[in-house]
Amino acid sequence: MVRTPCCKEEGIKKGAWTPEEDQKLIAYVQLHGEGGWRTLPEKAGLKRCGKSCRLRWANYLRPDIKRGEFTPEEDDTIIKLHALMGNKWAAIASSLAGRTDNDIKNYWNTNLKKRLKRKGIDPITHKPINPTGFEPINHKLGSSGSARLLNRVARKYAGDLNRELLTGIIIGNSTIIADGSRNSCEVHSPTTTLLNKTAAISNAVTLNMFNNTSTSSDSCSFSSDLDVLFSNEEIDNVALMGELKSILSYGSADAGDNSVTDEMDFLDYWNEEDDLEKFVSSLDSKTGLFMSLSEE
DNA sequence: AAGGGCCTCAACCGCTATAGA
DNA sequence: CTCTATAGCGGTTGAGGCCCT
Repeated sequence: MVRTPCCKEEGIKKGAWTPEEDQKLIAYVQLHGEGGWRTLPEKAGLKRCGKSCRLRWANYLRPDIKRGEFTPEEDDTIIKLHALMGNKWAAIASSLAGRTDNDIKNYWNTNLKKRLKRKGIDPITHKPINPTGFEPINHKLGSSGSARLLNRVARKYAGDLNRELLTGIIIGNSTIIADGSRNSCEVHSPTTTLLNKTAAISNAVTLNMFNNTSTSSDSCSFSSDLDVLFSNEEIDNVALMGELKSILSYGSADAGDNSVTDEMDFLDYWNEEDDLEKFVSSLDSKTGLFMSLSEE
């Protein structure tokens, strides 16, 4: 069944309001008050549907409407209330004097949502965006060690990191072929193996940092870390580091070279240690190795 | 200067909630 | 209780302006 329209279609004007129409509406509401929207257009001499009049008044003509930029305080309020209530624009608007639900909805969709995303916060859940799509678990140990590991990996092989390649591996693409125009890199290794190994190294360095106050772990000495912690493991250090290098880098820049290049997608995106922490935390939770090793 | 793409925001649409007969 | 009219809400659209090439 076709829904009956709120007003007759013939002769009803749509689209942007003219100043003359606004004046007619303002004059009528000032004289008779709000309400009676269905009959208002005819009485006010407007060729508009009542619903359109109500919306025009509520979102634009009402005298108490606040115009202009949203203040940082208003931003905070909207974000906090959205976290609590979700897309309940009218409810949110009721807490912001002079702002309409439409204003807030538009402002959210065009500004605040993007701002949160840029900060790595999911605008729907208001939680940090997890790049692997897996929920992080609580660690007995913080993942700052893992973050430091990745920072050092980044610096060690920093010439030219490729976020897409790395992300593809983390989220489960088994084979990713990088841009052939710049030191292409093809990864064939099973994803789970890479994840396990990467997480194991994270653990190794984290545990090493907790147990060792020397500065050796800050000097990019992965091989010695691995020798100490994985001497009895079936891990080939050279092959492992080669894989890591494949994952994280196109190039073969000098160790410690942090110079920023146009191609440093990975560092552009993951340039904050917090981001790296989130990433490694997710990685740890996906493999489950962090907990099992740290509990030993 | 032109035109294509992107962004903003006013307005519309479709639906639900509510009031009152 | 049911039906109808009206109000209100949230999602979506599209005109117009801006920016970039």
